[in-house]
Amino acid sequence: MAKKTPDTEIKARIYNAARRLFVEKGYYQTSIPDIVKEAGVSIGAIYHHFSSKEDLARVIHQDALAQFLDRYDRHVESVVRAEDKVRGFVRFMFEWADEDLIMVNYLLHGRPQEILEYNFTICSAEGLEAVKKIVVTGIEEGTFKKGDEVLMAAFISGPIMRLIELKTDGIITAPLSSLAEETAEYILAALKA
Amino acid sequence: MAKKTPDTEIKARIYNAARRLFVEKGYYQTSIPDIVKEAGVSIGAIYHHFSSKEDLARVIHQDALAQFLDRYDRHVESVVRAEDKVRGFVRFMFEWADEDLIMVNYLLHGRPQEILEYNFTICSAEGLEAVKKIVVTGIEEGTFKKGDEVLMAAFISGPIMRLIELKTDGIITAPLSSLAEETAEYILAALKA
Amino acid sequence: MAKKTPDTEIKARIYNAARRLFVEKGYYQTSIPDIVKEAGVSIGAIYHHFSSKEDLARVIHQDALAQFLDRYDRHVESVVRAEDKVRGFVRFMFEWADEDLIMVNYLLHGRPQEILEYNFTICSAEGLEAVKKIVVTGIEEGTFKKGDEVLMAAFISGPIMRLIELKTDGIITAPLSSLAEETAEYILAALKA
Amino acid sequence: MAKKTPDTEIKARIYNAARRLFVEKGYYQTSIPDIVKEAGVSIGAIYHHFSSKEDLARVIHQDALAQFLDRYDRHVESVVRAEDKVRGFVRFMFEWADEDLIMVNYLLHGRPQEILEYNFTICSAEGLEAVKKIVVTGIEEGTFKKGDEVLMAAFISGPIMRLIELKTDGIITAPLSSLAEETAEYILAALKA
DNA sequence: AATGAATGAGCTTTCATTCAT
DNA sequence: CATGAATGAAAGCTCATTCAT
Repeated sequence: MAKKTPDTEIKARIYNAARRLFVEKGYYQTSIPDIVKEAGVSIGAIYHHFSSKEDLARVIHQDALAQFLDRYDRHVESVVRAEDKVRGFVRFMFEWADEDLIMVNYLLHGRPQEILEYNFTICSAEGLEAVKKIVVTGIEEGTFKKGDEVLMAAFISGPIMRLIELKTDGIITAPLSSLAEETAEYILAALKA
Repeated sequence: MAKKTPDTEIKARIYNAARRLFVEKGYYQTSIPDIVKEAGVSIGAIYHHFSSKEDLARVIHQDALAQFLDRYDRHVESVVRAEDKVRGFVRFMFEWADEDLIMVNYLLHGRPQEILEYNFTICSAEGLEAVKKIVVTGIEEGTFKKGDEVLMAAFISGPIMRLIELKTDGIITAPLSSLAEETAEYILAALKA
Repeated sequence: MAKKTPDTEIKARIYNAARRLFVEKGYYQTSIPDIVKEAGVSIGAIYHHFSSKEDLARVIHQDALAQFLDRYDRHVESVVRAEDKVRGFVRFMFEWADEDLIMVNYLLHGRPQEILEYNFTICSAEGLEAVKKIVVTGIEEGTFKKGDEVLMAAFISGPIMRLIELKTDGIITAPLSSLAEETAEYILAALKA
Repeated sequence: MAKKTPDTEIKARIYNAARRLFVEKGYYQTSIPDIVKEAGVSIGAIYHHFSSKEDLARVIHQDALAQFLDRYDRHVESVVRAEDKVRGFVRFMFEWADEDLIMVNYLLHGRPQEILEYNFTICSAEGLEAVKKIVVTGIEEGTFKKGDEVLMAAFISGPIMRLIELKTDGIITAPLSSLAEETAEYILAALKA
């Protein structure tokens, strides 16, 4: 149940083709004709369902973001202890990547720069905030050392993103979720008081 | 002494303008007219000094790579203990980023996909190998825990790359080198037996 | 019924403008903007209907060739006596030139060198063969002298091509077909035993 | 002594490289960089010796034309009987082609259209005149039939040009001069009363 | 809803030519 | 004499987008 199901079959074909191509080749390297070929639809169909190429990217991005926030709420926000927040964060990101690697990559890398500006992304300053909140909780709890919060946050998001990249590049072949516990323990080893 | 000094003044202007724009806007989003404006040269001058836009990207990439390998040799290869390799790696990457953030970003993100194929990059499988060798040394020494080498390598490169990104985005304003010791200690805390 | 009628009006405008310009100025001296002006269409329209400038030239060439072969079949192949083959050949070339001088010139001179390679042309070795077959027939029949076949073939195609050139340059103003009988008789006078 | 010998060695290298390339690839398809490579000289050297690319073509053309006119004078003008004029014409064209095929082709096909306008060429109206004069002489003498002079002229220049083309394309491998007598006899057979 | 013909700005690259050295 | 760095107009082609059907 990873993907939002768009209203019509054709819309779904466009959506999925675009998502895949944006991640594989990059937003700017993907042309409308590319999407036409990949989705097997007409140019007109694309512009009937989406107002522009950028809009298409934005809709996908918003879906990806909504999924991220939903999972973040369930696995991080609603959890009390910082250690469990870290475990939850790692676990949901890896499970999500196993379910829908394209969507996770879309959130990390697949959209045009223009979208970055008016949207939260896990790579952006706002994305950092989400992770920083975990760090702050841990420090307040006394579980984590006192240290530079930004630097500490980089020890949560950095390895997670790097491992998702390695999975994407085919260097890691096992399901990422099988590495979740070990990854969380390394992060905690780095951060714990 | 970060930048290679190309032979002529105009060639240097082209080289530096291209480097900056490729990093800021991305290779594909940077047009030759953009470089013309930024460098204050003519189209013809660019094609006089470089055989194509891709060649320009390749030359920059090779310089960046040569610098990386040189620094890697001096701060990692020529050092014996795994702990010192980690410290050396963090320190040289952060010092390099402070000296020439554009070049470091170029190596990490600035080149066209086409170049990836026939070249080592720190993001690629080959780049991973360099980092994995540090991990292997540490395990053999008995300094590091026994664990998945790829995962452990992600705890070296992941936070480093993430912190360079945060510096690039202006979220970190202090010199990265002032964070080097602390960063290295976190990495070691994560990996040590 | 000289020209093939392409499917759409715009495609036909492109086709005819290109044909005319390729013959008048030469393939390489005709730019896409020239065709745009001459045909009164947009650049995009050209590339919508033809995949490249060379493709446009190739399509025209294939039409010209198909017409040549059709006429050759009807006026030369299906005729028995060598004398009548010569008369048929001269007549159909001159009638064709009167009907559609541009197309005949296109076949003779109007295409880029690249097309020459994978196609029969009246100027090429293969084109020569068609004419040589007439000569061989005449010799076997005993109507023509025994002589160098290539040289004799040059007495059929050489004057025909030269007269079409003179018509094209406006030096000959009368319809070429009015010269067909006389031309054929000169050729036969040269070749007959 | 077919070629004019330009003053300096470098000028000669440019001249010969240009001549060869203009014939092989066509004037417009030959770039100054092509000539630079072929001749092994600098761009500056070309512009030192010739004022422009077109000037280079014009100088070559004028040499070719001067040679043509000289040979025409010696083998056609200075000869009395029409039959001998034809024989002389064929012989000198074929001998010239055997000596310097590139130069003959240059006269026939190798120059830019711009030059055509203010110069005599064997293909042009003026070139036709030279050949027509032979025909007129023959008719006045009573040696040739009475007929359309232009048409009859096409029986002199057409086969000659066609045979030179066939030699250039490598279809004829024997020296053209070995075909001169036979060719002249065919022409005379076509034209004689 | 769906199609694809048509548009034209903008891209990378080539090339004849100039001129300081 | 000779060089080649520098110029910029113009080339072939791509692509997001519009709109009549």
